[in-house]
Amino acid sequence: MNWIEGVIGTLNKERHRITRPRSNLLHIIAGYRSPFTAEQLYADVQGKHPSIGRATVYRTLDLLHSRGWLARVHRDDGEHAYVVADSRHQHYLVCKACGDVTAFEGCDVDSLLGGLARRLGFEIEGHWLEAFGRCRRCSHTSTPA
Amino acid sequence: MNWIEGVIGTLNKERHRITRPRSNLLHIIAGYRSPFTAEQLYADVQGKHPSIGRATVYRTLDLLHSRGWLARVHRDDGEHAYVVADSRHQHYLVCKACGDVTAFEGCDVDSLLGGLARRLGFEIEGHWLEAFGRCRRCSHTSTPA
DNA sequence: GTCACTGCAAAAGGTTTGCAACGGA
DNA sequence: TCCGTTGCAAACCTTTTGCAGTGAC
Repeated sequence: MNWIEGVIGTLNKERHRITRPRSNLLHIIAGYRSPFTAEQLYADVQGKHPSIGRATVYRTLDLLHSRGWLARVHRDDGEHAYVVADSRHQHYLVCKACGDVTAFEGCDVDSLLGGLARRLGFEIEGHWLEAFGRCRRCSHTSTPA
Repeated sequence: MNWIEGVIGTLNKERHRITRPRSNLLHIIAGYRSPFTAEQLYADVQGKHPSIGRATVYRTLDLLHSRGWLARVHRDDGEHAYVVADSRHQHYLVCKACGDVTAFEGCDVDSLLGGLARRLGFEIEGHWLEAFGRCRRCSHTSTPA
């Protein structure tokens, strides 16, 4: 629940309002353990709170993403999905079988890119790294866990 | 022009046809020096060959991408763009100022991810790495080169 | 001549926007 | 009360699809 508290703190600080639809969305989002798309969230929301509109879902995702509370994950097909994020810089291992996401830091990529950048005279401002594969459970079974 | 020849060779081998619209598209694509979107390509095509339809543009991009002749680049906003690619595995440095793309191989990321994967029991099948920043020219000027 | 390819138009997604009403602070 | 937020519906934008006609081989 720490994530939710963090988000609410931020919103308060910025004079945003903690409305009921917003709060409902936050709780559903906090419950996800894999990346989710906007439409998926909308569908889930409809189940519990049918009165919440599609626009609210999109606007909320936008808000959370712009504040760094959600990270975008690029799916194979280019569709964008979101994952709950803390504010540190992270990368993701995405399991193709079960959809599970493992985040990792310890970003040695920085030094890798650093050397490269020096060589090319490129000034790096940010990067995106994501790996796809099968998580421990799924690599031991033929079907998703 | 090497890229075009390569593409045509592949298409021939696979019993695809080198039609006039296809050929026109190839030439325009080969001329790009930055990532381009489908709509951008369509617009450019319209200028020179107004009779070519949107569907053909999308279908051609799809074909080229599926054969590895075009690589997808994720833009900041999540929009997908394409860059001319050869068949090796590559990563890209994308200049935010001028849009220039520098590809690099020497993928030390593999070893980095390898260690990580072992630790987590994750079986990696592929990864995506992309860096954003300013290229040599643009980091020396305030305006895009 | 065959069949991959084409343009068109319509449909299908996914996302954004305008607006009047609503309701947190 | 004030103004950020909401739901709705319509608009938008990008991409896909069905189909009859076309043209590369």
